[in-house]
Amino acid sequence: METNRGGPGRYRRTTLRDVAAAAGVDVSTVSKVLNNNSRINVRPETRERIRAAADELRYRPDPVARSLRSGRSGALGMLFPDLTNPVYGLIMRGASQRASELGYAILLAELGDENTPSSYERLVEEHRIDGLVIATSRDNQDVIAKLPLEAPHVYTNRRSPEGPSVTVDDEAAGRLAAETLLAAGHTRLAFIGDSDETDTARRRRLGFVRACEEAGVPDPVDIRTPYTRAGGFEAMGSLLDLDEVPTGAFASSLLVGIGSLAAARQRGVAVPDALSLITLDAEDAEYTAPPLSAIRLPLREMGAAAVETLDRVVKGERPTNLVVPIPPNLIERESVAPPRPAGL
Amino acid sequence: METNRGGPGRYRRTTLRDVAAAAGVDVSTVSKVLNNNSRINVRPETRERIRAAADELRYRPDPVARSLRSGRSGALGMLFPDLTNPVYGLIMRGASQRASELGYAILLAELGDENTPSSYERLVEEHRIDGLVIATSRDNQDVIAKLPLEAPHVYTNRRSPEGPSVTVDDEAAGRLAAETLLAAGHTRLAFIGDSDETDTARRRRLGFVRACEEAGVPDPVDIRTPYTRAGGFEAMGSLLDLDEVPTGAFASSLLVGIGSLAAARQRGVAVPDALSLITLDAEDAEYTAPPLSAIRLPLREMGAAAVETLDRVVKGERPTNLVVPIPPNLIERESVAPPRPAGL
DNA sequence: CCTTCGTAATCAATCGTTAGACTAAGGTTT
DNA sequence: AAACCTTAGTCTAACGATTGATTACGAAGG
Repeated sequence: METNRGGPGRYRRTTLRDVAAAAGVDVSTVSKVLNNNSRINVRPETRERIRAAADELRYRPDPVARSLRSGRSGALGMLFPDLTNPVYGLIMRGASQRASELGYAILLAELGDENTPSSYERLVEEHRIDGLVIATSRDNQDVIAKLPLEAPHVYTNRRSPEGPSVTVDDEAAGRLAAETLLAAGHTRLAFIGDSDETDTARRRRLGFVRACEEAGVPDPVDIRTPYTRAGGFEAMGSLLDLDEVPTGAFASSLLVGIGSLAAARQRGVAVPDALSLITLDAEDAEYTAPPLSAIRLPLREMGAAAVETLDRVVKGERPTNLVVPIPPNLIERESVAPPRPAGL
Repeated sequence: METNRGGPGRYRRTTLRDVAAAAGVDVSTVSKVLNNNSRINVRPETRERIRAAADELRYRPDPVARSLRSGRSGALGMLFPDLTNPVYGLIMRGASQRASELGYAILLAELGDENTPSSYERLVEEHRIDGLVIATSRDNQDVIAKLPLEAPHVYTNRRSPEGPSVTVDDEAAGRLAAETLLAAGHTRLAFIGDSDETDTARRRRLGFVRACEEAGVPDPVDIRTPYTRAGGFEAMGSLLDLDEVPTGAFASSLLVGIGSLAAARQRGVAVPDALSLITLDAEDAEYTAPPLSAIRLPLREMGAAAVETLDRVVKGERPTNLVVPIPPNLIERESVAPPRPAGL
């Protein structure tokens, strides 16, 4: 029976005291039993009585009180650059599930533009969180330097010289994209991606270029553009303006893929007949015209691993950089085809 | 100078005690001054001294300690059915910004499938949050009934007989879609949307149907399908199988719009030449083939208003249902055109 | 001269949990 | 039988902020 304690929005909760009274022992005994504290001797029957009482009263320890004592909040912050990017939804999902399993709550923060202060700073300042997962991929967004104090953190979706990171194998993704295009018979390739300031772009580009080298094919055209739909649109425009237009391109983010495809269509360039296009996967890629062949990255797993790693940092370990050991895989759809025979 | 307090992940923070010592007064005095407690008399110069010390030491009250005393956590939960749906990104953004302004942190929860327990229940059970914004739109997801105790909450993106809600004017959106199609000269219309269990679908459908009635045009074909890309794809399939295919359709969610468009293309039905299609807006709609004319809903504002409303519930008010007073507006792109002259 | 009042603060209890110090009862060892 | 362990707990002081109750002091009033 929950009875209201008084003020609005407040409830009477079952406390350790209630359980102690019900079991006829001291609160500290209850605490120790419920926490399996090994430094105390309690008779099995007492233990049982306490457990039963706690169950009966539906006791849930108050994370607030616990935090006050332990100095840890049991919450983790997650910082995203842009909540509307579908990529982050997946990362968020993985992170929030794993966090829940580990007993953490997830506090959300979005990095506003340069000028508006973001809430993550306050989250740290107030010690509302035990650590921060940083999912911004640009090097210049120096999130940590802005913090008034040091907080445990891990980067995800990017590496950083400055702290542990959890990423997927972006290089393999780049490589796989090139190999797919190469296998279809293309030899003049293009890589469309963000500048090297964006760590994911750097690694995807690296993999792509290396695969080209290894195949003994000319260096791919390298088009740099922000990881947005508009960026992809523009990039495809400049790609098609080239004297010798490549026959296969890798749009190294889903958003860029969508933008690129739209630009190709606007220019009347048929995909895949005139140009093969491959991108990164998300459900959207299945519903474009034509459906985009794409490389799926284990983003959910990355989010989960990031939380796991942060948990270890919070606990005082010094984990190293982690690459999620699930390789990117190719989803074949309709945007890759052999190049048109020369002369047609 | 922050010095570590001991355990991993813990910092020495500036406390009220530090400020009190620096200002040469009692902690309680500091607390009262900093909170502008009017029930106490403090000399202006003492007040000043305290303020200066707090500033100097960069004092930030510990929300945890504060929570313990006040019974309020200063955090709000946000429950989403699906983090990867771009719609929620926008709502989230609005909510998180407003929350930050109001001094709340936002705790994230995603409603898993029916079987997996969702973290929001624990958030409430543990009193980690002062209230819950519920952004699930289906009636049968009875989130609140599952809770072990009553928690302040507001629904957003849907109405509920059971608590206050914050929505956009979905009916106006439906109406605007119909009017747009009607204005282009269409008379055989279709509405594609989720079942009436989904509140947004119900209201959008209502607006659409009413506008048709008022225009004296036959009742629109009513196709029911889940608010997903796959749902849209399938719905368009059955629409095109009709004996008399409508010439204008409203796909009443962005995802459905994207799926519908893909299906039309697969069937070789040209948009807008053979079929005019209008949907709800998000950046994606700009990059489809053809770009989709769409109706923009003030989702960010809705998220912000939901948090604002929840804040009032938390403070004990009983706010009524709110419809965000920004009307949906039409973004004209390329998917709506006059119907083909009969006989062609 | 004693009481009362107002000012300017301090004191102390409290929120719920935790962990180290401590104790009471009973049993062993020498 | 005194000294010493063990067992099975209890006591108490935190963690940091808040707030109603209390106090110390000086001035004014009767």
